[in-house]
Amino acid sequence: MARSASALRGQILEAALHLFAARGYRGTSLHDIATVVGCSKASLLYHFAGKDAILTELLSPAGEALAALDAELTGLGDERVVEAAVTGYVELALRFRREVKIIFQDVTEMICHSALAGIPDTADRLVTALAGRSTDPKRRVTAYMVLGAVFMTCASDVDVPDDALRDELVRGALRTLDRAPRTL
Amino acid sequence: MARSASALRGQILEAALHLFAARGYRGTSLHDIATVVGCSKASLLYHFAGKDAILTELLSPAGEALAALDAELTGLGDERVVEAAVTGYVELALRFRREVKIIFQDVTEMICHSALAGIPDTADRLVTALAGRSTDPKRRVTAYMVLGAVFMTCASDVDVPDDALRDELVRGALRTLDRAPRTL
DNA sequence: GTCAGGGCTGACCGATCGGACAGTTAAGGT
DNA sequence: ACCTTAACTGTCCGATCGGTCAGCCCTGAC
Repeated sequence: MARSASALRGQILEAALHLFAARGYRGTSLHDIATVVGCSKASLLYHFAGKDAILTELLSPAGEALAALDAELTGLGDERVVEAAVTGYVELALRFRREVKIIFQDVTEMICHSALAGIPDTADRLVTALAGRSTDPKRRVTAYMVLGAVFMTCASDVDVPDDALRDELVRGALRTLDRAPRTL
Repeated sequence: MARSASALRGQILEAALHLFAARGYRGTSLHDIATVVGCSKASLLYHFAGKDAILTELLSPAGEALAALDAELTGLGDERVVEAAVTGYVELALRFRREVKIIFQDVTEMICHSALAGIPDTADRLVTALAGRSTDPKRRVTAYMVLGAVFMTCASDVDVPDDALRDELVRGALRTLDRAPRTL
């Protein structure tokens, strides 16, 4: 029952967005998307070149916005650039929050799945500890920030000796939590 | 040619550790591991109950160390707990850096693969901008921290209104970078 | 009416993957 | 020499997934 001018396309994108954010890209099959939309798998591949194409179309706006921010930053002086980068990056991450979740979903799944099942609870208690057991949402946010900051830095390939890295991570984390003298 | 008392077990774990960290858990097949080790796929399944079991055995030490830190923190007062949580968490993340990379690999792959291929470069320039275009490794570390902090916080499910969240993220990021906001 | 074409589908395909299993080899105790 | 047992493997299997293809159905132009 041919629907009006590919209204299905939009439904596919919306369903894929939700499923990718909930189960990750790899964890979502074309069959899953088709089931949610209520069409056949072949129909997805009629509207999109492939699974890749769906993801690409979903993430493209975020990618373009990031590129725009990048271009904007190149024209700024060394001093103003930091503040602009921070506000711009935060704004982008918030605006494309669902896209960020898609990218992060595999990590979430991995943490919940593997080894000791208690990790999510443990991580939650760690956040609580980092927040000084405060119930203030703001302090909880900064606690999450520290969690992600250390995690991503260790996952990256910064060529800094471990001792210096540990020192800098602790200092940076304490600054983030507003628990340290701010002189460098 | 039965090797001495399952020396193969250790080789399997080592090969899996490297492959998982390089291509991710899902991106590595039992066949890949067997090829690197130089044995058959069936041999892996003789020593381990399944692919899951290999991952579990690799991540267990990290999980146990995290649980130990958690237990250690519960005995501390609200004031001392923050510093202890920070130093303990940083220490753990550094000690189990390869394990962290395994968990993060899927994200890295996703970022590199998807939508605009230019994202890795753009992200690198963003780090440079956040570091105030300084070549100081320390500032580059803090820039990575901000990248991860905002990213993970946005991926998490903190129930804070977007406006408050944006404000707190910007403030926290500037503190991390040791660039306390001048106004507000 | 009929013809064309976009929208859509069921059925099928090849590849890949994790896993099961019977059988083989080598070592060590008796 | 014989037997037991651990270590290891070749081969097969079922499931899943992304993707292809011939063809059906509905609509609108003529």
